[in-house]
Order: sequence, then structure tokens, then C-alpha cells
Amino acid sequence: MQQLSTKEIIYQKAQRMFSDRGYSATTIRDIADEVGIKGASLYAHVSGKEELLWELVHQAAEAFYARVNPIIDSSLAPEEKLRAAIIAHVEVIAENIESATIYFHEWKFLSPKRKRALRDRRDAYEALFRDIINEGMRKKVFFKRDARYVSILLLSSLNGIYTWYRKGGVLKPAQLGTMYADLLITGLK
Amino acid sequence: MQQLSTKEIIYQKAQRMFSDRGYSATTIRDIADEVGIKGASLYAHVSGKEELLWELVHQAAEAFYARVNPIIDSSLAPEEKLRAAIIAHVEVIAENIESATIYFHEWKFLSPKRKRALRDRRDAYEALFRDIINEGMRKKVFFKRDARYVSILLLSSLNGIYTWYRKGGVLKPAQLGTMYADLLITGLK
DNA sequence: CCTACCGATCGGTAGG
DNA sequence: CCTACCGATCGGTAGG
Repeated sequence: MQQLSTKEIIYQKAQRMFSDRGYSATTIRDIADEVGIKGASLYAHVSGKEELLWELVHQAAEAFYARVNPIIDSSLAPEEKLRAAIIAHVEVIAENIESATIYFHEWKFLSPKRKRALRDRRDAYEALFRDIINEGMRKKVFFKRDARYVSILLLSSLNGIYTWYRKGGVLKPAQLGTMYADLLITGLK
Repeated sequence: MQQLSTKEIIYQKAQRMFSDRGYSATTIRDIADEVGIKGASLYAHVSGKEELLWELVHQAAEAFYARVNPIIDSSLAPEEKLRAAIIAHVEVIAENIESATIYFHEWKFLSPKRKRALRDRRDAYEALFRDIINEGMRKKVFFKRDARYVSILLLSSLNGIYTWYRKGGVLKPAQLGTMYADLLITGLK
């Protein structure tokens, strides 16, 4: 089937456990048990517990950027661009709930330096959405409001998905993205 | 100024620390230090660490219900009822960010029994919103969609507030509520 | 990847 | 509300 290295298995198990119980309630020995080795042996593959968290959080941040950035460069009209960006953002979350949960929940346990690096990356990502919204307001496709607030409201609205969406239901990630796009662009009315 | 009992001070400090660092990264001694007593002395006022968490989470849940339930019983039209409920929900979060953070983040560290009790309470609360949405769809004020999903989308959209809103800015809780109500009811267009 | 072990710290109790 | 203390466990290292 799949040929995962021990290191990859460690990250996979850590992802599940950090997402389920949280970083600080998960011990090195918990993870090692799941992998089937002793706690001390984990240090042959990973330099420390925070290293595990950083890799997971960092990968999650990059996944968002990699998926939405191409949409910005496209020649779509503002409304369609926003719609595509919303769907992409929703898909990144819905397709990897564990990763998203760690990204939104556990970053606070990173060192100050890594926290800063992550915040910078997140700010750059939010700016992608703000730019689309600004463009849409300039072209009078969207209601004129404070774009800074609108982009935060919008993204934080989407981010709630990780709290309730679970794989395997009738609603596929792309459909969920469309629901959100409809709700946020057109409203309930 | 204020005459708080030691017990009240303990809860106040615990609220801040659980919200800042998370439940499992906060120790009994951390809280006691903030209060100005020894860790062991805390047990003269509180039966245990989980007791602290339960009280805080439980109070938060009741605050939502107490604020929104009266709106349901009112004779407002569906759209105005939903608008009022959204603003109330937003206000409960924005007026007590620490409490909301613990409510959304730390419930997983409760015992299974308490987790169940909390989930039941939350389900009853979500039903309040679902009922308004159903009513609005029946009266053709809102687009017809799956009310179950719409109410979850709506509430989880609002809940993101605790991740970015902070007291003292230009945007007051009631204004923030209005922004959300506009965005979700009317959309960006 | 293991055994053995480190110093530090955890939630909580006994007995004032 | 304190001192003294409990057994358990933590992240991590040494040395194979």
C-alpha cells in the first residue's frame, strides 16, 4: 500500500494527537506508543516536540497560500475571483481537518520567533483576500465597507469549518465551499 | 472599588490563564501564584482543576442562552429576529473574549459526562437559530436551503470573532454584531 | 531503536 | 492558608 518512513509515521501520528487532544496534553511517549517505539527513540528522527508542531503548523500555512495565490493572478472578475478563493480556502480546511485544527489552535505553543514567522505568513495570506475585496469595492461589485474588517470577518467565518465539518458526510468540500460563497456573497436573502 | 472573595479572584485569574495558554498548559501553581497564595491553598476554595474549567465553560454556555432565548419568544418578523439574535450572539462573545475562548477551545478537557452535558446545552442553543431560519424560509423571507447546515454555518461564522476581536478598539460589540448581520443576511453584494 | 536515567514539575493530600 | 510531601509523569540525554 503505502511505504511511509518512520519519520513520516511520527508526523502522521503527532498530527492526529495534537489535533485531538492538543499539543500540551500530548506527550512524546503518547506519540511514540502510537508509532510503536519508545519515547527516547523518537529523538533519533525528530529534534524535539516543538519541532513536530512547527512542521505541522508551517505546512498548513503553506497549503493555504499555495492554493489561493494562483487565483489572485488569474484574470477573473472580482466576484468570481472571491468565489474561487473562498472555495479554495474552504477546501484546504475541509480536506485536512486535522492539519487545520492544529494551525488554528496550537500555534500559541510555538517559540516567539516561530510565532512571528507564522503571523507574517498569515498576514500576507489575509492580504490576498483584502486585495480582492478592495478591487471589488472599487469596481462597485461589492458594497463599500472597510475592506480590512470585511476580509477578517470573511476569513474568520470560513475558519470555523474545522470545528464541525467531518470527512465522509454527504457534503463534499467543494459543495461546502459553494455554500459559503453563496452565503457570504449573496447573503441569506 | 471591588470586593472580590478569594474564590472569585481564583476564577478570574484562571479564566485569564486558561484563555491565554490553554487549560492543560496552565498549572494549579500558576493560578495560585497569580492569586498570591500557595498551590495547595487553592484546594481550600476549589475542589480541583477541572472544577475551575467546568464553571467557566458552563457559565459561558448559559450566557449565550440567556441572551438569545428572549429574542425567540418576541414577536419580531424572522429577518429582524435573526438580526437581533446575531447581534446578541456577537455581543456575548465580544464582551467576554476570555470566557468565549475557553468555551470554544477548552471544553475537550472536561470529563465525558460534563462534555455530554455541555453538548446537549449547545445543541439546544443551536436549535434556537435553526428555528428562526426555518421560519424565515417558510415565510419565504430567506432563500430555501438546508436549515441545519445554514444554522451551523451561521453560528460557526460568528464564533470566529474570539480569534481576532479585542476590547478597546473603535468597533464596539454592537457595531460588530451589525456588521455580521449585514454580511450574513444581505451578503457582500 | 533500546535501557537507564536526569532534574523538573505535575495535581493533589495530610495535618496543622 | 501554610509546610511538607506523595506517586506519577514530563521532555530530553547518555551511551550503547
